[in-house]
Amino acid sequence: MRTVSILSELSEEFGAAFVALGLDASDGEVAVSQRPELAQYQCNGALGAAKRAGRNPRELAEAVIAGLPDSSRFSDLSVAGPGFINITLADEVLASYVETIRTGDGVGVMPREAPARMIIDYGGPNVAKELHVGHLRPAVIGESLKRIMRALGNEVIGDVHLGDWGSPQGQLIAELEDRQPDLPYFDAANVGPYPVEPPVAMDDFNEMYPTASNRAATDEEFKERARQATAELQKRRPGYLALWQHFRDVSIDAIKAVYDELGVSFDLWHGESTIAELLDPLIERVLASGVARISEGAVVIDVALPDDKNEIPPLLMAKSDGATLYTTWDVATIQDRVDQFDVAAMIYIVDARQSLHFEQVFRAARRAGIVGEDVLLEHAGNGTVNGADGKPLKTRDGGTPLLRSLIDDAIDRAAQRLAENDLASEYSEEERSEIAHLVGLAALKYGDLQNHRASDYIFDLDRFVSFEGRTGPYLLYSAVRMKSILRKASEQGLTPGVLAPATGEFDRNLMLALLRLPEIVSRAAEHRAPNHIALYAYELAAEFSRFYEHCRILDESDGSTQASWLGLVELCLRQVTFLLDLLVMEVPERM
RNA sequence: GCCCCCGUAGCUCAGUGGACAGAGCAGGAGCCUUCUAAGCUCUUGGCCGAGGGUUCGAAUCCUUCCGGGGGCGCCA
Repeated sequence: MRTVSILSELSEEFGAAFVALGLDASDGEVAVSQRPELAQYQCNGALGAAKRAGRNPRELAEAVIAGLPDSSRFSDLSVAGPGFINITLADEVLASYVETIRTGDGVGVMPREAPARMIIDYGGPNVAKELHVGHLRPAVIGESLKRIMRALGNEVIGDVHLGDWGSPQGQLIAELEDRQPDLPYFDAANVGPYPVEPPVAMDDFNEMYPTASNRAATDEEFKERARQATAELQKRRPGYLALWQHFRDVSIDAIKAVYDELGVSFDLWHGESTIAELLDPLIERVLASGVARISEGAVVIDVALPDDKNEIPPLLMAKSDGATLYTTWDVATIQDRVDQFDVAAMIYIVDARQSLHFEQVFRAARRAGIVGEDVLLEHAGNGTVNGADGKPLKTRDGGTPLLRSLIDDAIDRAAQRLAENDLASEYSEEERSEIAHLVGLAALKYGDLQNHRASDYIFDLDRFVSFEGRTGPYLLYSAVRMKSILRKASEQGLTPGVLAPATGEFDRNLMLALLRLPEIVSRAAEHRAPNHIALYAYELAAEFSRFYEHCRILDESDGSTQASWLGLVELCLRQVTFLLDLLVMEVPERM
């Protein structure tokens, strides 16, 4: 279909009028009016252009209006204040724009940039560790961003990027050797084959992991053995490698189950180990080329630049004992992605506190010639999930809440609310449970995504699961009402039809709201900020609710008005469903 | 010490250099013989941390200060 963006069409037209006056096309940019009571759209370019051209802004604005090809399409076109151009479309024109979208098969999204292939890195879980609250934001923001980028025509590869090659692995190996020394993996003389069945389950890790990391912190002898085990694993000692493979498989099953429930998926289950064989050659190369140097026995790359206003410390490529670190892996991963996927961009949805690390890694990768300036490297950092005290969320006993339990709590709370309010009580047990599931997850995800990516936010499940106000449940409820009315209409033999000019403020406002979608999606992509979608989805749903309350669709006696309104509902449902999908939320059939 | 992020309504948070700064919640007043009230309507509430500067125009850009959070080579 021909995708429609009213703003880009108006901007083009106004731009041409500015150009005809010897000014810049960019002066013609039209935006949604900030004063809806005055106009639907506005163009402010005359102010800046007048200043540059040494002309009177109001006169210039008048000249721009006079230069437009067809003013009959506007019900109002006037200069206001110091030189704002206020624009209001004729109702026939407005309706025909919306009708174009309705009769098309899309939602009016217009890609503005050339589509590109990119990798989004938004997982970061560690092997042998359950997902916890810290994984929530990268998961939902990353998944949402992936969907947004894809909606704009980009080819996006999502990578979970497991933490699977560091010292915790060695600690676990050492811990298990203490517990079960007779396992074949620990016999250096035994080079396989090894048992197919894993010697541990996820539940074992939950106890073993903290124990091992505690011992490594307090017991020097254990720490040294763990360090050696890590080094030997990284040198691919067969028994350790086989054992590590079990750790990885068991963990991935458990991790995937949680991501699945959240609706988060990855194209690649790569990890630090994926690039293990690239490390030695990489280190040799940077040393040979002089990019790296030896400092206190370690291999470092200087990444400070002469015009830095702050001091960026050198990046550590290898420890003095020869072992590699996460900085090394991240540099090597960039090389791997360049080699394997030929991407134009790598976007990292990772805790904002890692910003210095990524700055160092990106600079090192560029300095080492691993990646050219034509490839975008971006750390789109996420904020943290905090408790009511403004500090990172903790369980009552001070531990780190598991993602699994946050999800379960949200679903339980949703089910509880349904019961309290006697909602969905006439539905089957199974359907009620399904509704609670969707509502709980929507509450959790909307609670997160309505906040800007980089902001920390206070986790308040009661507020998120509330059935009132700007919440996930409200959005689902609005969409369900749209479905319900279309179902009822269909039962009565009524079908959506051609959009007629608005009959009043409510259907007009809904049409205007529907037309805002393309720029919202573009902006969300540009800023890597799904909250723009989240807020717009709410505004659209709220606009629908007002329309729904004030325009009695099924009672409408005028057949063409009724068909037009049904068409509006149909398109609105299509758009809201699309937006909710971008927010990783799913709408039930009824609630 | 150096650097990064943040100070916006009672609370939680939005806010692409443009007109009188917004939303949700909470507070106040209304609307269900129902296209699902998980809704709608009206309303109270702000020197956008403070001071300078740039600009025709600043919550937004620059700068200083105050307050909060975070980071800073052999963990990830």
